[in-house]
Amino acid sequence: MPTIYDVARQAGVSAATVSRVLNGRQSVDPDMVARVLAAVRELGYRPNAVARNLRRSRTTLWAVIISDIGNPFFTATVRGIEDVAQQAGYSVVLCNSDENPAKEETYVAAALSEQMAGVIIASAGSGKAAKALLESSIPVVAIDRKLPRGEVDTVVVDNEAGAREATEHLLGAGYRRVACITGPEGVSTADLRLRGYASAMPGEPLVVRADFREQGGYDAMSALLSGPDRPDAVFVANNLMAVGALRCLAEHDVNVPGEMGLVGFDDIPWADLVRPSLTTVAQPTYELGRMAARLLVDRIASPSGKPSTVVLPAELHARQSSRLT
Amino acid sequence: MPTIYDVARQAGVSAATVSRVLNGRQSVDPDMVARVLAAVRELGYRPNAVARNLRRSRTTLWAVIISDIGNPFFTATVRGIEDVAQQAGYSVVLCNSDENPAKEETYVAAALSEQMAGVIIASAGSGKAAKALLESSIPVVAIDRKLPRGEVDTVVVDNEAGAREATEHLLGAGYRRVACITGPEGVSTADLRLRGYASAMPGEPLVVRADFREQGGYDAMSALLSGPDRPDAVFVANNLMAVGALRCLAEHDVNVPGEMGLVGFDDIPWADLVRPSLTTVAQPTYELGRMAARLLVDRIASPSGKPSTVVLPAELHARQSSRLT
DNA sequence: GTGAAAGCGCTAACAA
DNA sequence: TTGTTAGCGCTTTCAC
Repeated sequence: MPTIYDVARQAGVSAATVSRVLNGRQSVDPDMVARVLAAVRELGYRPNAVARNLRRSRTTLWAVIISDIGNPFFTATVRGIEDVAQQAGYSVVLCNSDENPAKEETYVAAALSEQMAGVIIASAGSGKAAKALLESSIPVVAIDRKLPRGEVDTVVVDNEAGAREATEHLLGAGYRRVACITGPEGVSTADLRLRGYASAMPGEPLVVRADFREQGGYDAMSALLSGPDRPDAVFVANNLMAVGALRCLAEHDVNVPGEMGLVGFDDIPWADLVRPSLTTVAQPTYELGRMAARLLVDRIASPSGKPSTVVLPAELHARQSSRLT
Repeated sequence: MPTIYDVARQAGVSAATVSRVLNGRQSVDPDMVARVLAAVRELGYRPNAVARNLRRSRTTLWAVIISDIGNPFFTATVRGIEDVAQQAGYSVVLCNSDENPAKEETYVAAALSEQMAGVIIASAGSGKAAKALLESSIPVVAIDRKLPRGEVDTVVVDNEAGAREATEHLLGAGYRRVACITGPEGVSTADLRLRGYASAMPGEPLVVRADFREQGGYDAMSALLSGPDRPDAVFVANNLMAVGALRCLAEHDVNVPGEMGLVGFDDIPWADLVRPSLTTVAQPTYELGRMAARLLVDRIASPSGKPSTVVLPAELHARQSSRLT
């Protein structure tokens, strides 16, 4: 691999001049520019970003740490992030924690060690990861889920209102006994959606905690079906678990929506092709990503200043799975 | 941010000793180890990976460049890659080219500049990106799609056989006029699946090219429906396009499988929940990722040596969408 | 407008 | 076993 000195020698100039040409921030004699560019081409020179980052003490990389790469919600959000990042001159490094706090800590440590310019994170709930981020003073934006005891820029949807609306929708359709399958305790989306559900329930709440994954939703639904107090409808606090629940119901020949109503949180790409089509509380994923990225750009530009929290609205998409009559 | 010298001063040792303690490759006096670790903790020291990478002239990062983060095929494959990478001490940096050759080139350039340890790529078809990779001598493994004129380690499924089987399956079910919706010319999966289809077709092939995305599948199906020579079945060369085609058929009230049979390539997570459930040629995604990662580990260990190509079998999952009777 | 030289933070020869 | 020292490749003063 040729270095900047090889290029300098080839062009008959100093390394400083090559650097100036390549970074284009200072004016350089046109002749020299031409010679340098020719030398770059001849040698196939590629600047060493590691050296540049070290010298500049900064990088143009963002770590985007999401908790499940298999969840369409996150992949759609990432698209929004990427579009803004690219425009602002940053590259996005995607990290998949798989809802595993240990993996999440590893990725946070890597982001800090690699001196990344900023972090966007949907925390899997690791207090350690959050602590490391907050202590490091690296610019951080939390998405989807609040960072545990973290005073950072945050973009979320109105989980409580969305969950309440979903529950009221089921009750309004005529279901009597609405259960809730939510996510792990301590994950803000799980707790807030549960609260929204509970606030809309007139009677005793019926709650099962699972892990925000498809199999978890399946198992939770299974437990509800064989439990002592079988519900006639269920609000499921995320999309993958809703799919799992739906599969469980199909396998047990429980008619949806006749015998069991179902509403999920987070849309899925093919909610309308599934039968019965899935009623969901949809989130503005792409916009959420864009907003988070914009906040990060601003935070990098001005690291001090009070963090802001943006709450985006969620919207009920009524489809077949909640249509009792 | 404290440096290794701050730690050294605090612990009353040299920077070299701190480095040795932290990297644990040389034996160090236990007393010193304790002092160093204490100093590290007190100062909240975190090694600067950028400096280390520069000094060592290598990194422990892999760039995994996929062409569509919204495609479950790729996300499942990434899981397999990650598991092997982690075990081998590498971190995975995921890059989404969005089927856009320009983006792909950008990511390849970044991977090279950042001195990444290796690249796993499902090429969006950019000859330029392939050229840059091959010239650089960075370890590369191609997945899913062959790298344009690239002699590199490759993991693919048997696209031609899978497509042939899908087509024969439709013909065997009693469909007469089977069309094919495939991907962009020059992308090996698109061309090979087309070839497999054509080899199984007794009569004149009926082919539409699209872009491997859902909307493309929708539009292609639309064109087939209104074309002069309407088919009674269609083999769709990837999963997202199959979903698009299905949606198009649903919106046009074309009965599937009665009026139109459908087989897709690549499974989708909810193929069995969609109605009609989707017949697909499924690929061993997770295993594909693991295999690619293992090849990359080997290639990094021994950069010379002939590249190998691994062909994994694809498997037809017959469901409702191809059941004529 | 250009070049010489210092130094980003770390690791690895080499000496002691 | 430990410390001294050089240098990875680049950018950025500082002098000219």
